[in-house]
Amino acid sequence: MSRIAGPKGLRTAAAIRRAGLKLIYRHGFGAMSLRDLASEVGIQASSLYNHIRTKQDLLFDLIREHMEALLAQTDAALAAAPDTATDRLRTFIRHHIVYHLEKKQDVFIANFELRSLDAPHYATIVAMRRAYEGKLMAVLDAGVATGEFDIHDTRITAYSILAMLTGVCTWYKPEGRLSKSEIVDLHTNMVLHGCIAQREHALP
Amino acid sequence: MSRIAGPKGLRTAAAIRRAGLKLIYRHGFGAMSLRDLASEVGIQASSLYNHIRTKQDLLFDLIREHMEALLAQTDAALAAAPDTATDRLRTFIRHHIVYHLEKKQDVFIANFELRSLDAPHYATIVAMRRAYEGKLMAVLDAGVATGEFDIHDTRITAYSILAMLTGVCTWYKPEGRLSKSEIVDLHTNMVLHGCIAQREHALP
Amino acid sequence: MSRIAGPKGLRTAAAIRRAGLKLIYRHGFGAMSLRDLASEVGIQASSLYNHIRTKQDLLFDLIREHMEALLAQTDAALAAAPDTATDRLRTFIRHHIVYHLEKKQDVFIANFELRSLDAPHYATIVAMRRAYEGKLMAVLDAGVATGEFDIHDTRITAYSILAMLTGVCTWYKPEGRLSKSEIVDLHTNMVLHGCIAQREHALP
Amino acid sequence: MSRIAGPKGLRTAAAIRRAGLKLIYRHGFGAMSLRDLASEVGIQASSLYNHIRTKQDLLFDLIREHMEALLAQTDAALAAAPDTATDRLRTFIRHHIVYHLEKKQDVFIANFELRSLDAPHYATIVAMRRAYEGKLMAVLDAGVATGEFDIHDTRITAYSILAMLTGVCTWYKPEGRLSKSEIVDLHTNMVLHGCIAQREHALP
DNA sequence: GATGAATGAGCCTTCATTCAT
DNA sequence: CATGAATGAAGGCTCATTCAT
Repeated sequence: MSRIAGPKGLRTAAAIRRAGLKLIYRHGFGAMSLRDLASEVGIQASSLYNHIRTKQDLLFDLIREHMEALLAQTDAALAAAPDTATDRLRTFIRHHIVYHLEKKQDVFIANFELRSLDAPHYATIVAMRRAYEGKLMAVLDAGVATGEFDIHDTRITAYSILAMLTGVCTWYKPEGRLSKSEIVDLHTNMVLHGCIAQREHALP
Repeated sequence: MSRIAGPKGLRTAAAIRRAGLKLIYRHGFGAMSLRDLASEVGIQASSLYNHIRTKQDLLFDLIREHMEALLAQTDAALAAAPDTATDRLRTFIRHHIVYHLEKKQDVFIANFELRSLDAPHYATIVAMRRAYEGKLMAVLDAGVATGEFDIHDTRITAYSILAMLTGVCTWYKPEGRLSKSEIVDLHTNMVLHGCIAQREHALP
Repeated sequence: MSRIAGPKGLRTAAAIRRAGLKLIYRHGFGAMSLRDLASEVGIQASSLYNHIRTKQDLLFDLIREHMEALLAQTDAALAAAPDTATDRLRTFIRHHIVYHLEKKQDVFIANFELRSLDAPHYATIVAMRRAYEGKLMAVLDAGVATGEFDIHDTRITAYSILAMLTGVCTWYKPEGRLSKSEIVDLHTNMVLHGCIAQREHALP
Repeated sequence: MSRIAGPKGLRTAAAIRRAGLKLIYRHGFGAMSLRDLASEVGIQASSLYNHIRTKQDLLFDLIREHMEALLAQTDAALAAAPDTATDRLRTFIRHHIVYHLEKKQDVFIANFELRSLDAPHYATIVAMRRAYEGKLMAVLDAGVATGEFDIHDTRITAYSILAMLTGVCTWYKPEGRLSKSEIVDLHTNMVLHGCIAQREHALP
């Protein structure tokens, strides 16, 4: 992150973050050398240090900013959502998928490069991740309370839903058979059928 | 795979693979140095080369062997399964979760270190993974054909199911609240409710 | 030396020299980075270059100014001294110790960082040092000429005396057992006993 | 230091130490790059690490070994010395000068690169240095006890004597005017006259 | 089969210095 | 005067790999 940020520095700092996302996503944090990063940006490796404190700090900043944006936008989406738990869950699913598909790189990095963070940074991010999981759990709990949902274990169910939804990033390609909207519908369907009160229609 | 297999060599080779799984799982392939690996085994780094051809080959071997075992055991499980698609899906889910929880390290590595493979190795593993996905798709397709399942897109649904089931590895802890069997039931429930013919009970 | 001397610049230039002495003394010339120096002064590293031409020049200036002051003050002290060689030697010793204890940092740097100077700067300083040694040798020679001293080799004796006197800087601490004045007396005693005509009292 | 020391490794390790002494003496520890050192030895920089753990450790080892040798040889010399304090002081002086002139590089490094050591290493060496000073102080104290010496402050006097004697390294050149033996005599003279009971011949 | 020693490429980072603003 | 940004060289150190013994 630029330390003070003159007019030119801001542009370079932004370019570094953009290139960082791209290269870490493509090769992994460990395999991205700062020389590669610098040359992608069009500067010398040593010049990076006018904008970042350390390679590790760059990674942390990228992940942290992603998590902050995710949390804020999720709050915004849920704030605008209707009141029934079912509709709030629909909103969460749509927002999660759309956001994750738009920020594929950020998401991938935030998930798979966690272990490249040192202990304190790791703890910070894990806390934010817990907060995000908490938002989904709150929706599920509310649905259970109103009787809309029939869920044996909210936490595990939340984990499973998130794993499934985030898994989309793994195979989604913009030019693929399904539109984003179809993907959202498909997953909404699966999740809701897995959550809504199931007593009425037992499995064979 | 060990190149030479004297009486002592076999034990060393096995120790290397065991230590490799452990260290790659813990620190990542890129972050595991051959010195670390050797010292975990109790030999010198140079001695590793009596058992592996290169670091890259070790990774490939570990992943390939895991995939081979997974494919073979899945076939075996399905071969012993009843005939209805619903029951075959139940079998697949149970086997997937149980196997994945028992081989957490192998699974993690096979999923997250794919990008550390070079092009030809990568292609080989991806093909095996496609074959595994194919087995689940076959079950789903069969269920659609018999009218047991109502699935809009078999491939996407298969991906989503696998993402969800594999996600268990991320948070499962043996000492956790839920037993393996409960976890299997919970996921079987969710998946089946998401797949079985849904026309009869529309979502609200 | 400051190149440009605006009203504010003089203060900054002085601060740089002061901070330079402190940091070079503490960490050595090679280990003092210009960033450290600048931050001690409270400016940016690039701003240093409004006051110094190069890091090397700063070192040279610091040492040269120290040597100039030492030479000038020694001359002044000896000019005010009585005529006998013994008394002039007493004066030299007192002045050397007092000056060196007051300018510990300068002295240390001038002695131990000589090798950090490039060839021409090195030669200049060595010449000044020779001049200083010459002043002590002149005193000793005079004493030999008058018969006050019995010295086998004036140059070596001068070197040894200087080494001993300057060594005080190594261990002196203001809060130590001995006052400056006691230290001066102690060394005056040792040196004079080593120099005054010794024929009269042979060693056992 | 070689870690295990095969037949070839021992030679390389010794060559590294020799080259290290030479280059640190000539350019200073900070200014000696490991690449320089390696190329002086005739190997690659990375190969150094088969013999040293760290640049800092090399410095420490060189200094420690020097101090150990100095302490041991001083003990040996004093053990063979006659009983009177005067003669023991003579022995100490001769041994100190001869040893220091023969190991000019070691001595210089042990004196001027102390500050390049990190805290624990520094403490270790300073303790050894204190032990060495203690040996001279013991001789002086003994002489005071027998009435041979008249010394106001043994510790300060010891420091001053050591500073003077060690100073010889600064200017001594094998091809110079004075032989080692003459230098020893000259300093023995100066020191003894500074120490022996002085009441009998007050200074003018 | 194991190892000590060597290699060369590469790593992240720091440095003194420059220059447009 | 001061500064933010850039530079290129160099720094200590680690790495996967090789090979004679």
